[in-house]
Amino acid sequence: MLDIKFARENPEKVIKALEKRHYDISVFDEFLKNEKERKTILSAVENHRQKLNEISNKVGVGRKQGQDVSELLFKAKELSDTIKNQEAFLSEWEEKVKNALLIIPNIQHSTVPEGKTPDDNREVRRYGNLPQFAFTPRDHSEIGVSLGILDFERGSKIAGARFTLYKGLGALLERALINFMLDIHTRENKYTEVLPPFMVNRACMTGTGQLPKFEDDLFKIEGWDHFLIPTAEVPVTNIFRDEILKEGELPIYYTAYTPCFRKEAGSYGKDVKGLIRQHQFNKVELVKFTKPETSYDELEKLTSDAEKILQRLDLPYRVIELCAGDIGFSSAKTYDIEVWLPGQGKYREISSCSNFEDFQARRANIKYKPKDGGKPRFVHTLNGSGLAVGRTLVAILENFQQEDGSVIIPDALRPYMGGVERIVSGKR
RNA sequence: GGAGGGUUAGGCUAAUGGUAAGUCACUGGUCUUGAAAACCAGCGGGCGAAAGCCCUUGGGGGUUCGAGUCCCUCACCCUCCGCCA
Repeated sequence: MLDIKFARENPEKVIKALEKRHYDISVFDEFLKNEKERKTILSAVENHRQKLNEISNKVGVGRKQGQDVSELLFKAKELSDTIKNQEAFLSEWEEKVKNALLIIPNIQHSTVPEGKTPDDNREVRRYGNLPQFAFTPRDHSEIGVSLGILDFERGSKIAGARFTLYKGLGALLERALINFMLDIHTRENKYTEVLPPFMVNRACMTGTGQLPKFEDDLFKIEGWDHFLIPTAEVPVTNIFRDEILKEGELPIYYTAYTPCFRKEAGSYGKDVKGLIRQHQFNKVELVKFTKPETSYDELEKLTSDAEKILQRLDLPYRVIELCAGDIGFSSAKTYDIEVWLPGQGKYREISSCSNFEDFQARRANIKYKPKDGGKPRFVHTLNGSGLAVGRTLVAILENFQQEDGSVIIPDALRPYMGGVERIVSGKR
């Protein structure tokens, strides 16, 4: 959520940011209109409240002194009714202002490239050499099925399209990746591991920006105002919702493994085959709470923390900087890490690392108290995938596939695989 | 699912229906060679140049001239019973 005061006082900056996003500017016009009306009504209400407070006090004092207060009571009653009518009107407009503000996206950082579509994203760097094959590399779903480690048909039988059953060494590989990632982030990158609830209440979803705008993308629990998390970002960022931290506690680094649940509304026909786009997938997430001054340095570090996983696994990737039109609703700046997938012959997103500045902190009300004793300020929140586990498994299958159909396990992962060096079949 | 208790500012706590008090922590100041102690001040939010005004007792609604306080309702937390990995 934007700062209401900033938005009111700097309309040109907000509009410029919306234009850079190629976003509908009318959402902001709506806000300005509502805000102006709200302030007019508010000052009228406040005037009347002041008068009523004065009269009410006189009633109290007068009663104690045994005076006749019936005339005061008559005036007060009249005023009280007027205020009630005005207040009803006021809360309508307050609601309108709030609703308008909640659907306005974040203002992007000045370094975010211009552009409208993913084609306009800027490549920042590449890592690793693309594998060369003496045969036509196969898609991960073919490899997985033929090795007997991925079962898409039975996944569908159990739960429907976009659900997958992992079996044998496939299930082990997924679990190994989770542990491998968590170990590196906790031991080397100094994140604290947390294991949060996989369901959250509405306040959490509003706090991180999924609601109110993206409710259609979420799985809601029937008969309860709870949702399945679409990413660990939601419960982990909300750990400190409505709290005031001490400056000395910052920065705070958290990492969490969770499954993620997404409806994938509007993705029909895209990535229907394989593990790329599922209703349920595993992810290890990185979340940071920082002071405003350091958040962009922390974004660079967070991105490289995620990259480290791919480097250890010898997977080639590139880092791209999302353009203003492609960046997420709540984000001020986002790097995507894309891993090379030989089966598709292209790079695919495996991590998205963002600085939200104070956009989420304001919605979730997460502050810190400065050492010098000033007023509490909003923290900056950041997060990134470190990494999407299913897609990492995809990358391993496709990059390390052999002509005989087997898959070599990267050295770094073998301790987590009980020493397995190569998957020849799903059986252990 | 059932019964009971609870929610006041950063923490803790008080308030016969009549200006939300106090305390701890924190910040600044006085004093001091420096610190501690002591003392003074500040310490929820909004508008305003300021004076000041308005709002704020978990959310929403009601009664009332006036609600932290009375009524209704919802949420969350705690204890116990039931069920349960």
